[in-house]
Amino acid sequence: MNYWLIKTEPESYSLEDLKSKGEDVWDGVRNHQARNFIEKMKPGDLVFVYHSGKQKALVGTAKVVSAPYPDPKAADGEKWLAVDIRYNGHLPNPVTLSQIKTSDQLQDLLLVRQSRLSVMSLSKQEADILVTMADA
DNA sequence: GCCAACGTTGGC
DNA sequence: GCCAACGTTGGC
Repeated sequence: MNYWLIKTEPESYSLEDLKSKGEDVWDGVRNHQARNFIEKMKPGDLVFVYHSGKQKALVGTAKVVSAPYPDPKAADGEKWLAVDIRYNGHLPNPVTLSQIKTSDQLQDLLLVRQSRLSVMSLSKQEADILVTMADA
């Protein structure tokens, strides 16, 4: 299983929106590095959902439920990708960006190192640490 | 509201 | 193919 982190602005699409839909298309990613991560997603992978903007925290998780497929909203001739994800749950406690930044073990997170990237991979160790922090 | 970090566009 | 100008994202 792989672990991922996706960012969203809750004003435009929040974890609550995903929860109410149950399952939805994750599309609209227009960055090559992010696209390369989506390409590697597999059904069953765990996805952490991060709210940017005011909240700046990981708020919940989702599961990948499809293989990557061409983004239906991509312009003609453009090869962007989308996947279907299903709401998995809210974290017991959101893990804030400042918590992540002050954690010795999470300094290599792309969230910290490359603040504009909207889809990134996590190591199992990083995922475990985040789950532990969310339970604390 | 500002600014850093990127990505994209267009002139040359 | 280089690079300046501009737009966008997102933290502060």
